[in-house]
Amino acid sequence: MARAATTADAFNAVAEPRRRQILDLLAGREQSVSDLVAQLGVVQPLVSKHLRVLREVGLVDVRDEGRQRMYRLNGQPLKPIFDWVRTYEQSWSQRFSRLDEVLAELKETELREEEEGNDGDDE
Amino acid sequence: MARAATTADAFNAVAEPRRRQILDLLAGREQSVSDLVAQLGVVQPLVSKHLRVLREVGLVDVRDEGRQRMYRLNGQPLKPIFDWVRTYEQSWSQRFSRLDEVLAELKETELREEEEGNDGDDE
DNA sequence: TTGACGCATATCCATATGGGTATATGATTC
DNA sequence: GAATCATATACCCATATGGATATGCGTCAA
Repeated sequence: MARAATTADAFNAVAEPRRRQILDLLAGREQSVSDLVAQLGVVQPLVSKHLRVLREVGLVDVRDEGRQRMYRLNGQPLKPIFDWVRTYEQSWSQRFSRLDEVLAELKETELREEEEGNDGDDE
Repeated sequence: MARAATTADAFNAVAEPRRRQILDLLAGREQSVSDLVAQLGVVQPLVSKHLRVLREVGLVDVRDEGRQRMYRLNGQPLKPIFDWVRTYEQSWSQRFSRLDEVLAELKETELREEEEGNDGDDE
């Protein structure tokens, strides 16, 4: 089996920087494909491809307007990501388990000398 | 160019369900590779591979203990994901822009008749 | 009707997977 | 030192990319 399809879920869809960029642009306002092409500075087919992925996971909605297609953001599918990541918030914002982390590193340093780049001691 | 490497950043690393599962397991407590293998029910080399990816993006730290390698969670690299997704929170939790969304759909329905599967009218 | 515009798709390519099996490397025990 | 345990790597494969170019197709203007 290869890697999961980018259309498998929002996690895979937003793993691509360009797609996050598109969502960021759409967060401001509804935009046509050519609008996005102009701002992204990449060829149109590529933008269409990314938009297709975003559409398939439901992150954008489309609306026909003449010969243009207006894309609109739909953040709903991002909620699962938010919910998942959220549970780890304490692991970076608080000093929980910071103690044994330091202890473990000390113990390691005792045995072998390595550079750990351990900076930023939060008060 | 192909898809970005899974080791490119946390976004790509956690796009894989199995890796999120591993992080979830490590969230509870430090674990050895064989501990993870037992709980995940997959072959050991695969777990080691996933752990390598997680290590490369800094999501886990390792500590040698005899012939075992204890892996520990490090949520830090998840913060960028949290920060990014967070900016979209209103797009799913509030009813902002819900109005023109409905209007747009109505307008579309006027012109062409399609099944939109539009359910769940919030409160 | 003809032509230009706006987008989506079809191909083609190089690359990086996730999964499996076999094997190398290290540490521990006998 | 030999045997064993715990992990990491090396390969193999099928698959799905992101990017680029060429082309199809519906819409609007002349």
